[in-house]
Amino acid sequence: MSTIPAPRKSTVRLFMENIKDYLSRIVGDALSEAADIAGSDPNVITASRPEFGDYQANGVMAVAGRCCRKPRELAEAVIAGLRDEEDLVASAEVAGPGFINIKLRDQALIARGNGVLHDPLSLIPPDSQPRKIVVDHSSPNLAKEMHVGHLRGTVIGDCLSRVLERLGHEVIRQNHVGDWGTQFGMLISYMQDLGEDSSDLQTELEDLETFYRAAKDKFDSDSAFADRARLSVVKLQGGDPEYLSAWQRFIDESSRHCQEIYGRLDVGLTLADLDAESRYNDDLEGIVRELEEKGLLQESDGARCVFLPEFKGKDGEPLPVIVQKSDGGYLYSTTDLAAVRMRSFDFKADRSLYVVDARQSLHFQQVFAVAQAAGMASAEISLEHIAYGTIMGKDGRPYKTRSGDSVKLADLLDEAVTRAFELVSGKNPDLDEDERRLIAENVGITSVKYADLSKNRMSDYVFDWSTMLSFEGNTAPYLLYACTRIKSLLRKQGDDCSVNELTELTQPEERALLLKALQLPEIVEIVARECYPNLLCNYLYELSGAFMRFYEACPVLKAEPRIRNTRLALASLTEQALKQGLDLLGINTLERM
RNA sequence: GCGCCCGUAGCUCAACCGGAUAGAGCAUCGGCCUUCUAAGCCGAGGGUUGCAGGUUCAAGUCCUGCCGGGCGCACCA
Repeated sequence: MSTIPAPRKSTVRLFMENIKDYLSRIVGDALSEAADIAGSDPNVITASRPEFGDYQANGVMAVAGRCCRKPRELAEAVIAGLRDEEDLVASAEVAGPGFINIKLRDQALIARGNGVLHDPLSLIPPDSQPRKIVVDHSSPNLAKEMHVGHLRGTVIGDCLSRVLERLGHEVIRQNHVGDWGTQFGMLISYMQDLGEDSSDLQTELEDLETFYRAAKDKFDSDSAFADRARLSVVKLQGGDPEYLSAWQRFIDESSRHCQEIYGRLDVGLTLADLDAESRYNDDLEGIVRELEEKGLLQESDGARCVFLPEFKGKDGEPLPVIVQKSDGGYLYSTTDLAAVRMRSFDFKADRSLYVVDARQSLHFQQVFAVAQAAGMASAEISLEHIAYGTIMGKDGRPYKTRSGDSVKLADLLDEAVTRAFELVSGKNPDLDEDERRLIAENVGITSVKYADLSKNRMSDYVFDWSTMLSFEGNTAPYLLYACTRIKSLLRKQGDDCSVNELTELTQPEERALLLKALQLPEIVEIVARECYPNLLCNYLYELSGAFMRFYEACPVLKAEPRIRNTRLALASLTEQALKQGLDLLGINTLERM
């Protein structure tokens, strides 16, 4: 990273409140006063159209309705009562039925910009109320290889973790992998049949998907094997050392595979974040006992269940949450209750986010409700299912290849990198091959991540190789390309120019870019609260667009010195916003591409 | 049957607790490289936001009812 010289003036200020929060506060105060209603919401948003100014306050009309005032009159009173201690507002005007359109002073924007150049990390100030937050994400089943279905939860959870950490929260990542289900009996027996020390086994474990399928085929076709497999589960869960060690061998192999994928994806999950189902094995009996002691447990058809009035099944019958099967086995819900308890009382988390497929929303509603009813979660903890939609095929069904198997995540990434290498080799043949390979690895993988992160997480989306691996338009390469253009400028600026300070704005493209760059913290705040990474993607795409337009319209290196300095400073400010924003998405910038 | 989610341009998606004339990308057509990386920029066409009501100064957004799609609903995770 290039070091950024501090501005010469000693008057640099740092701003701990972003522009939107600042305006919300001063307009809100003025509105509350003018309407004599404490805590009135000014509803300040960025202007919906440029001719309205930079920001607009939409809240006056609603408040006017409540206090029986004419909206435009009230808006005038609000403007008259503004106490703008930062001197940020150039003009505030009433428009239409009672909007307040706000235009900001160039010099105030410049002051904020220089503050960021002086201390780049001040661009995203920490949250004033740091919390402890669990982010449960990725959570693959270790019996099989990771497939495209695991992409969303992995990258969305990683992004949210990064955003929350950046805001100063203590984030506890948890990877709730499936490692304890009945399938593991089958896999253990299959391993034993191959001979645990044989080289065959080692080779077969190289490809978990094939291994799983082979075991499954045997399970389906060989009833003696199936019996042994079922026995293996019992032995395993009963703690038989021989079975445990076979199981451990498999889990290690599978975890290693996951870590490989995480490494390629540049996802922060480590083995230390593993929160496997098996971890809770010894707690499950206690969970059931506790439910019984609290009088919440009922027996139904031999299974032990919790019935809550708010859940109804088919025909309006009460719907149970089964915590223990009639054969004595425990279930997903039981494990999740144990996990809630740990997160709430051992970790003492303020929020616990579950980044999990939307199809499990009923399950989480039930687990959260039972946990609250049974006191397994404190009253304060916020339990949130961060649901995401399914990746669909062209046929509108959940994505599968023709053979019926899901596409391996590793294969998708390989394909992305291959295509990126072809592209970079075509675009920039002068770079040596090693660098082209590094660029391709970055571009290919980040394109896949970005393609997912940039979509609203609630929607199902159709998987399509060409959009997933597109390198034009609203894609990771567009953002990376903006960065390389900036870096190229900064490389070429030479040593003669060490001043890194904004002085005056002469072109509208400069102003638009500066304002946009300063808005990063506003978006980060929303993402932390609402957990929608696509908002950050949209913002970064707009920021890059603002830079591209600036780049086309405003020559930098050839401009006269004063303007050149400001434009270079603007470029490095933009670089900071892009770099820091991309870092929150888990994307590293490139020097050239 | 009940519940959750979704329905926006030919395709894939946006639209910040309801805000002014619904925005991008891809695809199509047309312009811009002897000047800082053309993975770029500028422009054109393309919409009754599934349908019908309702609430509101204001509805893609909230409410009701239909239509269409996805998912879930007792011992899998």
